[in-house]
Amino acid sequence: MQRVTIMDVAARAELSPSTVSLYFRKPDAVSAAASEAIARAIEALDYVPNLMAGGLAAASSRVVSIIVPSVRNAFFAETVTALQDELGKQRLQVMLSHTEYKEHDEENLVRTALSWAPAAVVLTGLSHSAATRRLLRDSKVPVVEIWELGSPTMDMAVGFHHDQVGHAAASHLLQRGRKRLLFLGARLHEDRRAARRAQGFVEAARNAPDVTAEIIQHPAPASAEVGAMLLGEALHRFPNVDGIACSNDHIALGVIFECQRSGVAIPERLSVMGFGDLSFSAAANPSLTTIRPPGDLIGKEAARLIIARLAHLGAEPEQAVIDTRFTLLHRQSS
Amino acid sequence: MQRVTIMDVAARAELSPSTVSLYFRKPDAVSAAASEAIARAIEALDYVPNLMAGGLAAASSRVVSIIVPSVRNAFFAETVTALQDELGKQRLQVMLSHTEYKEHDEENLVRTALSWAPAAVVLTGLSHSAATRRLLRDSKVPVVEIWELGSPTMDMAVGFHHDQVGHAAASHLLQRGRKRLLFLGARLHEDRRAARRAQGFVEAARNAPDVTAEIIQHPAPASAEVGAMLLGEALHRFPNVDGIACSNDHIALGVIFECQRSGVAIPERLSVMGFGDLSFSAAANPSLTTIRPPGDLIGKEAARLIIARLAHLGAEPEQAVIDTRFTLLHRQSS
DNA sequence: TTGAAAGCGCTAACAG
DNA sequence: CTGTTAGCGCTTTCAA
Repeated sequence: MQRVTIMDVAARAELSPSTVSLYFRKPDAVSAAASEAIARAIEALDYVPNLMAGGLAAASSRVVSIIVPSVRNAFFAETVTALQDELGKQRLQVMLSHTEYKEHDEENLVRTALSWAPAAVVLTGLSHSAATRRLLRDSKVPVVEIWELGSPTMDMAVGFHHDQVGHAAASHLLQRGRKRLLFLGARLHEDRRAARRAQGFVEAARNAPDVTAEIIQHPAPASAEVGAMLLGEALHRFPNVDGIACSNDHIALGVIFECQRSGVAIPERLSVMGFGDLSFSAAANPSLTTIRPPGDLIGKEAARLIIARLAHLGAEPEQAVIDTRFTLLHRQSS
Repeated sequence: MQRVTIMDVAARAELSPSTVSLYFRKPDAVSAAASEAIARAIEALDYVPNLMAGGLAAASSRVVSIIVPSVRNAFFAETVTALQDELGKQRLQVMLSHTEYKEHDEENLVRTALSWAPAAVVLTGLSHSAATRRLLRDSKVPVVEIWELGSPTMDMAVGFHHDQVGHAAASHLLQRGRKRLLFLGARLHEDRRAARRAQGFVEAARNAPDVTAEIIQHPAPASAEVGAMLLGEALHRFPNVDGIACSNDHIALGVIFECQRSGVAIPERLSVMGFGDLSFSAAANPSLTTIRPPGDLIGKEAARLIIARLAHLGAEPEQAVIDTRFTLLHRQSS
């Protein structure tokens, strides 16, 4: 596969391989004349460095391993994109894996990830098996946990508190004068962050006087169809419901469609809100009140932490925890 | 980073390193007794193989590099997920990159990908720069082009013909008795596959008697908001329009919402169809007629081709081209 | 600023 | 089925 090596480049530039190596790693430490000769040789030979050889010799690669529940989830897709963009600027490569919400698989994925002696590992959420923690601790690789804040943190963390999202949703509905509240959730048993939002919602609601709050859930992944079904169940079981928060915008969209079909007026009779601010939410009819998690920012900040850590590898690692917060977008549906 | 090596494992199992190596690469070629001893040693030492060393020695890694326009796009997310699942079963790792529809970046991404001596490279679409083609040809790495069929193919390809999608959409609307057709598209200048769908649509429509067909487009990425805007423009410029095909379901969703707001009856006055069968399409009100591209299947087939090629590395490489087709889902909106 | 030398941890003939 | 022996292509002291 690899034909041209650093030796070939060195020979053509009439320099030693170590100088060429230095040219790649610390360009400033090489004289202008040498740099130019090397650049010319690379060009002429169409040299492609072998990063595996480099990683092996350096005992560490420029790979950042990212493990998310699913890329099909728009939230994580956004974060992965941002991470990739920011890390790419530093010539760091992303190696992606997904657990499909099977936390049990994470350990194997981490083990494989470590086989590449990654420069850093990015994990979603805070709940990881003891073995996973040990593996990562022993490897001494920088770790960033994303999309969830709380305790305990392994190393660095970037995200927000999901119970606060639940609180914010409940507060908003209460403020709109709603008293019979429902949280509609999908796959709450697997999606711990959604479950925490649900919990936070119910807690906050029940602290208010004369307010009831319940959770209705469905085991399937979130989708508009599940949302429509959940609304049906909600109306059946709690005919007086006047405020609904959904575990995400897909569910909320299904609720909107189902309300249209059943003639339930939003927001007059029922206030609806979602989570995610997905691409359709602002354009919906009525437009959807929702809470926007800063998926992009999470990726950017995680990348920043990694890059900073890599820059001060010798120094005392600082255990950064970044709360990115979230934003409530009040629109027509409430 | 890496402490425990294959030598440590060998020592503890009282075998030679090469036997341990064999144990990983060809488990069947190792005796049961040896296997057990090795397994025990691995367990006891918590051994994590160094894949870079392995890749260097073998002159090829178990990395498959995938380059897509964007993971935020549900289509590619689905394919990437399937690829990852299938490749993972063979202990092949996915290294993901995105071009954000800047074809110009692809060459650099391919160059970097090749630095890892990947087992295969997966590219989206068929249009690649001459330099990219040369790089890949010289590297002799298996290449799979996905999500588009046509000519020319570099090596292997899995996808479908996007002009056929356009044809199918036009035929469907014509069959429903529609005569004043419009294709609403987003970012057609960057998304070549959407552009080909638009072309196919117009071509097929104009072949029918008494039928008109036009394309209206917007430079921004596809979203429901863009869809709503495009419908406004469509109604303004072509008040008689009775059939609309959209470059994807996001656009179509925006069209549905905007029609609700403007009191345009779907499908009575206007037939609407999309492309993608996204998660909300079946639950929409009215439910959305759409064309479903087999994103998952594309990933699975691409993985299958890669695995097959890897299994017969010596043999004459067969230039597989797989047409996955697509499915028209007739629902209420038409 | 550049070069020589010694591996990094593993695979891959080949021999036994 | 197992062991011996050379590297894979690069980085990294250490000297010059």
